[in-house]
Amino acid sequence: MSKSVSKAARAASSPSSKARPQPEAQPLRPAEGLSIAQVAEQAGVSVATVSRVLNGHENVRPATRDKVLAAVDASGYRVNELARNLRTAESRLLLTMVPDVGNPFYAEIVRGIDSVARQHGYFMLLCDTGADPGRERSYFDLLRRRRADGAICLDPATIQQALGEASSALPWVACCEFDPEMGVPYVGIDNYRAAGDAVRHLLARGHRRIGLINSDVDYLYARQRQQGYLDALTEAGITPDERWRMNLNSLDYEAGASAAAVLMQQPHAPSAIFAVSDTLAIGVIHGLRSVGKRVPDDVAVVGFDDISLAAQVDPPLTTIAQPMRELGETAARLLLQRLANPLANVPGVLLPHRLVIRRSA
Amino acid sequence: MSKSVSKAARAASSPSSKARPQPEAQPLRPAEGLSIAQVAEQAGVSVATVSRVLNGHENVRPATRDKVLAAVDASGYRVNELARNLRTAESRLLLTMVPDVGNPFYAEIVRGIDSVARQHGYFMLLCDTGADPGRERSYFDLLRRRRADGAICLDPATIQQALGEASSALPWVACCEFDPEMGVPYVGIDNYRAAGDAVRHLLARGHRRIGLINSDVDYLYARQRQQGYLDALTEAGITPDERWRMNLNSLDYEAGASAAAVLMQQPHAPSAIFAVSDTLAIGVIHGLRSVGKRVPDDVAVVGFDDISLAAQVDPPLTTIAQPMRELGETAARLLLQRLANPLANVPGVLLPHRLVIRRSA
DNA sequence: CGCAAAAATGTAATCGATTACATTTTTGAG
DNA sequence: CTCAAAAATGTAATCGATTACATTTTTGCG
Repeated sequence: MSKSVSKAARAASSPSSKARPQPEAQPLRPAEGLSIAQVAEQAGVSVATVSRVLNGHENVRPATRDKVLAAVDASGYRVNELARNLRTAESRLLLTMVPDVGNPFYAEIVRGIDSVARQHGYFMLLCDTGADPGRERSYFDLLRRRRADGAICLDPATIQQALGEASSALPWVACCEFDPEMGVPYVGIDNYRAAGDAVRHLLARGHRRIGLINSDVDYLYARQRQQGYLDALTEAGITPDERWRMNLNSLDYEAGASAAAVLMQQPHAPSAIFAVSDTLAIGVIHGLRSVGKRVPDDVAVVGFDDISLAAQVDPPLTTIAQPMRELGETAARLLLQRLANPLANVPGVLLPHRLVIRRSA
Repeated sequence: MSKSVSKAARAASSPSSKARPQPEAQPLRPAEGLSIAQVAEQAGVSVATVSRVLNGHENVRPATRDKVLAAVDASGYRVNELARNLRTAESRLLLTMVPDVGNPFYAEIVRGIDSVARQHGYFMLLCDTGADPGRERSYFDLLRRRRADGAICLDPATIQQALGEASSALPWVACCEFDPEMGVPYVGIDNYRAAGDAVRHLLARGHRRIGLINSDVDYLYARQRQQGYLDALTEAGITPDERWRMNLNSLDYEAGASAAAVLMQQPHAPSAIFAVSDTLAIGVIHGLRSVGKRVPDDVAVVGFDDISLAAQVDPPLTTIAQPMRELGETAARLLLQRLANPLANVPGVLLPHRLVIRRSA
C-alpha cells in the first residue's frame, strides 16, 4: 500500500486534483486473458469472423458461428472491453453526480437512472460530489477524458457551476435543478407551484404563521420554492415575516432538528413549518419534540419529496411527492437520446408533483 | 431512441444477459478530441515526451516540460483514458455490488468505499443487484471483461453465489456477509456476539418473550445473528419459542411494519422485538403503533446498524452500531491491497460493534 | 577542449478489439 | 455446367495512449 505518487501529472490527468499513482516500474501486467486472436486460431477462422460472431453481425454461416462459439466456450474467452472501448470510442459508462447518496431522495433517483442505463447496455459511474471537498477540477472533465460517455447531474451546486461555464456542449443532463434558458436538457418539477401547494394546504388548515426551512438560496430550486411560499402567503393576505425563514446548507436530519429548535425560540414562533426536503422535515419533527412541541397539535409540518420513510415516521409526514424514480429514468432517457443524436435539441421535461396529506399537517 | 438490438452477441459480451445495442452502421464516431500526437506536434516534441510530462516522469528538462504544458493548455487537450486504459491494462474502476442503494446502511458503506477509492485514483462502478431481476450471468464477469479491476460485494445473495462458484481467483472482497473458510478477503463484524448483546440488553430490562425479525436464513449473517439470539435466550434459561421468530426477504420499512403486526396477533405476543436492521426496526415501530402498541411501554424494540436516522425517529432507536463508513473504507483498502499484490493472502477483518442505548428499549 | 557517462528525447512496437476493403466461396439462373 | 452476383471470410489499418530501446544532447571531469 505504499505507491509512490508522482508530483507532476498536471492537467489532462486523473481523478480530482490528485496525481495518478504510477504503475511503479512493473513491466506492464502480462496480459492474463486470452485475446481474440487466440480464439480465432482455435476456431480456425480469422479475428474478423470471431468479432462478427461475438457482435451478432449478419453474414456468418451457421457452421462457422458454431465453431467460433465452441472455441469461445472451450477457452472461456471474454471480450476485453478496454480494447473494444478504445476502438468504438465509447466507454458505455454514464456518470451520475450526486451530492449525497446517503440522502434517500437521491438514492431513489439513482435507481431510476441505473435501471434505464442497464436496459441500454450502459453502466453507471457514481460520484458523490459532496464526499470530495477539494473538487477543483470539474467532474465534467471525466467526459472530456472519455471516462464516461455522458453525465447526469443531480447536485445543484455542480449544476450551477456547470451552467456558469460553457459546458453546454458536453453531453449532460440536469436533474431537479435546472435553468430552462441554458439549453441544457433537464428534468424536474414545477418547484414554484409545488411550494405554493404546500403552503396553501397549511393555510387551509388555518395556519397564519408559517415557517420555511429552505436550503441555500443560491440554488434555483430553493429560490423557486421560496417564491412559491412567499406568493402563496401574500395571496392569502399575509405579510411574510423574515424571521420565519431559515436557510441551511445541509439537508440531513440533524440540520432540520437544530433549525427547528432555533425557530421555536422566537417570541412569535410559527405554528407550521414547511421544510423543503423530507429529511429536513423528519429532523424538524424530532427537533420540535426535543423542545417540547407536539406535531401536529402544536406545530404542523410539511415536507418535500415523499421518500419512502415519510410514511413510517410518527406522525406520518404530509409532503409534496416528487416522482423520484421517473425523474431518474427520464434523465437517463434524455441523456441516451442526446448521445444517440447529438444534434437534435433535447427538450426540458417537467414531471407532475402531488400533495400527499398524512398526519403531520 | 430506436437502436436495433442484435440477436446474437452471446457469451463474452455486454451487461447482464442483454445483447449490446449495435453501433448501427455509423462510420465510427469521427475522433472528436485531440490526440497526443497533435499536442506533440504543437509543442515540437515527440509523443513520448508529451506522455512523460503528463505522467510526471523524471528526466524531462524544465524547458521542455513548459513547452508541452503550454501546448496542452493552449489546445485544451485531455488524455483519452480509453486508450490509456487499454495500454496499461487497467480500468481504474472498482465495481461495487449492492442489494439496494436505497437502504441507508448500504449507502453509508458505499460512501466509505467511494472515498478510499478516489484517494487512490479509482472510480466506483455501482451495481444495484436487486434492480436487475434477470441476473443470470454473474456480475463477476465484469471483472473478466476488464470492465473493472476489482469488486466489492455487499449483497449477501451474490456473495453466497460467488462463494459457491470458484470465483476466489478473481480480485474481489466480501463485505458484511462472508465465510472465513473460503479464502476470499472480507470485512464485517461479529454477528453472533452482536446479536447476543442486543438480546442480553433486552433480558436485562426484564423481557422474557423476545421476538426476532430476521432476514432470510440462507444468509450466513442471518444464521449467525439467529444463533446469537437463541444462545443468549438459552443461557438466560429461556426456551426460545419458534413463533417469536420471523424471516423476511426484504429489509425495507414496510416489511418490518407488516411483520410486527403479524407478530402481535399471537396469543402470547412478545414484549420485545429484536430486528436485524434499523430499517426493519423503524418499520416495526410504525407497525406496532398501527396496531395500538406503544414503544417502549408495551413493546421494546432493538434494531441493528445504527443508521443516522435511528436517532431521529420517535422513540429514538436502541440499536447495535456497525461502523459502516469503516466497513466500506476497509473493504476498499483490502481490495486495493489485493490488486497491488495479487499473491499475498489478504486477511479477513472483523470490526467492533457497539450497543447504542436510546429510548426504544 | 575532448570524451565518457548521464540525461533527454525520439522511434516504433504494443495493448486487443473493430471494420473497411480485398478476396474467396457459395448460390442459383440460364 | 457456367458464370455473375451475393455471401462469407480474410487481411490489415486503426483507435490513442505507454514505453522499451535507440539515438541524440548535455554534463562535467581531466
